Amino acid sequence: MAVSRSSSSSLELTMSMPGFVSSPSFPSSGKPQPPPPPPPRSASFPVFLYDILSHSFVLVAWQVKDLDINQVPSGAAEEEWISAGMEDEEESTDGAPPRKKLRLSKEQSRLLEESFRQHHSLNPRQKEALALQLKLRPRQVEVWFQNRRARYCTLHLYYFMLGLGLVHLLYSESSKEHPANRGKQAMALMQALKSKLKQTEMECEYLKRWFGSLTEQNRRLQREVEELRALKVGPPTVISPHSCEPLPASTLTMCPRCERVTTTGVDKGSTKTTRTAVANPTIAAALSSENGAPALQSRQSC
DNA sequence: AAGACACCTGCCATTACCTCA
DNA sequence: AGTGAGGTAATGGCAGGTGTC
Repeated sequence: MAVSRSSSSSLELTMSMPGFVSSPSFPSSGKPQPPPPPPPRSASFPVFLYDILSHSFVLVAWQVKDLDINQVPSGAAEEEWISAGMEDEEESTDGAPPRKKLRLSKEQSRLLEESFRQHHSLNPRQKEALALQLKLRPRQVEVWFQNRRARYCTLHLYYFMLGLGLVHLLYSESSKEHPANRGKQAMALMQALKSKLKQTEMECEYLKRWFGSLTEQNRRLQREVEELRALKVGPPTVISPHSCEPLPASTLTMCPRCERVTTTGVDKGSTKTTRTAVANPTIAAALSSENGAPALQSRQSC
């Protein structure tokens, strides 16, 4: 992001942000383009902030509608949503098929939002399962998450701009001239920021609980592994490739994500990784479920 | 060990469809 | 009924990571 003074009373702001969807889009030709339109007026958008942004900042793009970051479409239109999914795939016979616009049902949206709250990206297994549950194609679920991530980033940019607006408000010349207005406007901005803070706190609380349950599960699985080692019931004996001796069980560690057993510290610190089958169904199930870990991608390696 | 290749996935910019005022 | 704006599902291209040969 770059902020530069273009005149004595205005700032020019350019900003690039991952996932930020520019709309309307500008042609990439070299010709100078007219300035982009100011942010839209909406019920949830403070008018004074609109004025601040309109007059003081030139935004690269703006596409924000509501403060609620996990907003589900509501109102009369919601009732009219039609369900369309895998059964809505007929193609016209003449040339290219007409591009049909899927409208997700209320229930589909709800489940997708719920899933998004748990994790912002899906591994292939989760995607398949969700698609099956929603009667959609996996690709549609994938696209929904991509678009949702973009909206999520856009909304966070909005909150960032709110904060920026507050700073500008407090230090701008015009607000110094009208301190009474400044107070009111600052209160409204603070209200919006407090609402965001509250939501962030709730998200934090949720993540804490999730982390706690994962820690507990990890502890339980480690206990189980220890018990299995103690019992020595048909453990897969790992032979050292160098000494041809069985490796002691205590030198084995298993990565819960990639299901690899790593042996360490035996052959003068060498490390060898072996993919193994998981015999214990409980452990196998626990490992395979991955517990919906957010932002962990299946192609990541350890 | 290094490089070429295929495959998968996410991101981005954009398009196209749909709804609503 | 026509129209423009806004929302969003969908598309296509690109880049990066990974596995295989």
